Amino acid sequence: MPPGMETKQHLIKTAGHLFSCYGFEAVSISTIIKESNTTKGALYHHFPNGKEELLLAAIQYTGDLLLTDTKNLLNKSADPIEMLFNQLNLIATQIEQKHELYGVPIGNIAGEMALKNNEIRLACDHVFKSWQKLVKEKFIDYGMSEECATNLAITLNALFEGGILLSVTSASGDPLRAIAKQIPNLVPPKQ
Amino acid sequence: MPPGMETKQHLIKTAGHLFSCYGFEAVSISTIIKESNTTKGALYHHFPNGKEELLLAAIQYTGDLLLTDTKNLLNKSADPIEMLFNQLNLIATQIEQKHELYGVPIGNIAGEMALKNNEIRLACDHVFKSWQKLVKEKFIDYGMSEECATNLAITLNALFEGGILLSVTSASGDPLRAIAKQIPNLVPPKQ
DNA sequence: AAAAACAAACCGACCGTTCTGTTTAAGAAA
DNA sequence: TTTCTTAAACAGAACGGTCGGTTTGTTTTT
Repeated sequence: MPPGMETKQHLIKTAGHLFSCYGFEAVSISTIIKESNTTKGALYHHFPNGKEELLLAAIQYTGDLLLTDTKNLLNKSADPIEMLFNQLNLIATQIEQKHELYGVPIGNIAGEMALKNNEIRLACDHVFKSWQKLVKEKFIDYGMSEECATNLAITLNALFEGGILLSVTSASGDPLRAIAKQIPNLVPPKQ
Repeated sequence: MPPGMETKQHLIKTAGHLFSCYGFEAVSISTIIKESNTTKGALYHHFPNGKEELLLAAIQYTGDLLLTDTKNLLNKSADPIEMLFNQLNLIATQIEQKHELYGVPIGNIAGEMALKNNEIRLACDHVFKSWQKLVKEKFIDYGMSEECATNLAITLNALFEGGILLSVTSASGDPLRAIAKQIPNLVPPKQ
């Protein structure tokens, strides 16, 4: 890695974590540089457009992680529904154990920023749509019609985002587990 | 209404609208008093604990509106699934027309505040759980088992919240409409 | 007159950003 | 190898502005 790039990467990781946990407005530049052991000089050197440019980088980084992870899990698993079922239960226990989200959610940021900043909105939208595309193609491989697979992918995306929200709000993994139980009903049984 | 109470109500409505659109941290006291044509004196007279107390009142007010509305619609409609289907499509067009949310969503606030403020988290949780209870009881009336109805209500709650998030992020009602189409699949056909 | 409701000036703290100065690394010239 | 040059990579003080909150004063109502 070129010199200085690990500083940049470290800033992106730290900011991404803070942003997705506490929101964009709630996290100050001072907090970011304190948490990442850097300085304002370094931050504004790598991100001349400041906080917003850093958020954009963090969304793309977090999105890439999520998509790579999802792709691997979908390829590894024989049944996509089983894989998504397991993922929901995994996130459920993660929320209970850590009392905070790790890596996954750009949902909070999307909700906070979509109406305020179109560039950020589009970046979040791209992550959501990419995730949906992955899942949709897997269901098409499974013999589902294109229209059904599209609707199902969107619905599953909403279930994940909504489920995480309910679980965080109730400080319990139970909502996510209840949702996981409902997932098989969404898919016509394969013969 | 006692004198001064309409000032208080107006503050709650305005703040609630601003908070759910832009988030808690993003809305300043100055903005709230400007938008509601009041003053800081009036605000801190009615809400001595400031911004946070105002948010709490706004959550309860918005929640009450949502619950009353949902209760009426559920009682009016013969089929709860049909009613929820219609609601999703209604929100879809609302998002497309106004480019902003109206009244409905405490979802954004819940996501932003759940990890930061336990009192706010509990207030949001209470709204979610109350909505779920309404829907659940309607499904039990329809002959569904308690366990099924509970899981279904949670799932529907997640679908609404997640669907609104996806629609706002994509600036389109399509995600919500796709989800609406999937809803009938969640319920075993009634004989 | 007394109490409630409101208005406006004001406060220290913190915000995101800019600025200037220093360090570090790397390549060219000798 | 040594020295000189240059630009990137930082460091951190300082800035104007706004924040949430308080205080003080003025109406209005009872």
